[in-house]
This record gives sequence, C-alpha cells and structure tokens, in this order.
Amino acid sequence: MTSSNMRLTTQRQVILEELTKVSSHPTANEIYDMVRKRLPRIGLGTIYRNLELMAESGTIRKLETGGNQKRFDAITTPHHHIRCAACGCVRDVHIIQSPHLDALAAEATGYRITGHSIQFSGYCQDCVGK
Amino acid sequence: MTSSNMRLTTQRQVILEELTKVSSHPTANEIYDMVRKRLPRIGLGTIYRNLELMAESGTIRKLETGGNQKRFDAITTPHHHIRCAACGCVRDVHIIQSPHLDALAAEATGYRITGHSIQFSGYCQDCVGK
DNA sequence: TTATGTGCAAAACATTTGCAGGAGT
DNA sequence: ACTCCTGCAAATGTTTTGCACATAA
Repeated sequence: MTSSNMRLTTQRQVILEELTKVSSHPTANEIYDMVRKRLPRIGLGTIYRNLELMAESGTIRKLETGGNQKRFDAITTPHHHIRCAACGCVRDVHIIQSPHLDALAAEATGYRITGHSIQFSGYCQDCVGK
Repeated sequence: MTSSNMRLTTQRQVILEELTKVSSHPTANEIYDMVRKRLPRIGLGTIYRNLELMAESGTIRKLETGGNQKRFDAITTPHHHIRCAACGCVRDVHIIQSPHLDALAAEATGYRITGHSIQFSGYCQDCVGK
C-alpha cells in the first residue's frame, strides 16, 4: 500500500485488513459492508478511492471477472479466476502459468504485451447439480 | 440471430449489419450512434435488449474486456482480445487455442468448465512510443 | 502547519425496465 | 388477431466527484 506520498490512515489499514481476511473476491460494496462494522462512519467514496489507489500501486488486484461490478483481490501473485455462470461466485484457479502466451500474442499483434489473465467460465459444485 | 420465436425486425437487422461492418468491438453506445444514422428514432433500450438477446442466442459475443462498458463482437469463432492500457482500444488476438487449459482448470477447481477467455494487456503501436 | 484524506451528498454514467402504442407472423 | 417488439422516459445500480472539515506527517 506504500506509494511515495500515501498517508497511512485508519481507513486504509482497515480496508486492506478486511480484504486480506477473505478469499471471496468481494465487490466494493461488499468491502464497504465489511469495513463499516469497524468504521461505521466511513463513506463509500473512501472505499472506492482507496481500492483504486491500492490497485494502482500494486498492493491489491482489481479483477475484471465479468458481471456488473468490479471485484478486488488481496493476493497479487499471478493466478486466474473462474466465475460460476449460475451463482456468479468467483474463485481462484491456480494452474501453471503460460509465459509463452505473451510472446505469441506479441508476435500476432505487434503490441508490447505486459501480461494476460484468463477467465474461465463454468459451474461450481453447488450449482452443477441444479 | 434466429432463436425460436425471435421476429426479424428492421432494428435487429440493422444492429447486426452495423456490428458486422466493424472490427472495433464497439460499446452499446457506439452501436447506438452507428445505427441511429440509419434509424434515427431507435431507442437505446432497443439496442441493449437486442444485443443481449443476440449474445444469448450465440449470434454475437459480449466481451468483458475491462473498462467500464461491455463491448460486442460479431465474430463468434474463438479468439482472444487485447486492450491497450493507454488508449483503451480493443483488438483481436488470433493465437492457437489451448483446450487443455480447460481440463487443467477442471482438475484444479472441480468445476464443470464451459470455456475460457484470455485478455492480454499491453500497449498498441500508436501508444507504445509515447 | 499544510498537503493529503475523509464524510457526505450530488452527479455522472451504464444499463434495465414499465408501459402504451406499433409491427411481424 | 395475437404476440412480440419498439420508443420513450423513468428507474436502478455502480462508480466518481466537489467541497468543507479532519488528520497524518
């Protein structure tokens, strides 16, 4: 969370602590609810501002997993995600990284590739039977 | 575009025609602007309703490429996408598909996997020099 | 002390929806 | 005719922003 002139505020500490506690990849609003139990007067704007700043500084990851809301992840080591097509839950997929994919994409497009992320879709164990 | 009881309306034809013309993966609002040149009285709601229906029936693809808006693609054969981190443009990445990724993910998660999509990030030729 | 951060509320934006009238089959 | 579809406008849901006050450094 440490960027050059970012102050260590209570709000920032609590947001990061609460995000680190869970592996559910919560949305901004879910984080708001979690944090509000400890800091009842915090504003939703503060949540958004700080999640954005922490994502920019690399402390957390902002996920584009589809659906209508952005999700956040305190684990920044490379891994992928899967979203259940039925219930919308998002979980980690730890499989071997494929660094050669970036080289292939660079060759195919001429872009300077900085990375990739894979979103799987499917049905979780709770939903697959229904 | 043909689902069981979907009527062939002028609006649907024009939306699909305009989307097929371009490879820029336009947003709903961009499609609205394109279609409005031919059908000035069309409503934005009609655009959204029909893009959603066509995506469900498999005629087009709805892309989750990051950023704040959904994008749409008339090309439904499997391919991936890259988004320029600087200008936000989205283009196709045609590289060899990796079907074994789905099996790996199924093994890692226990989910029933239906597919995956890879989003690359990087800088396009116009932006890489800046 | 002073620049940065916060709470609050309003604004901005993307998307969805209700409804009365219109059009495809 | 009988549904399904459209235009319009209002509603919804998410994220951003302006501003006066608070607070970390």
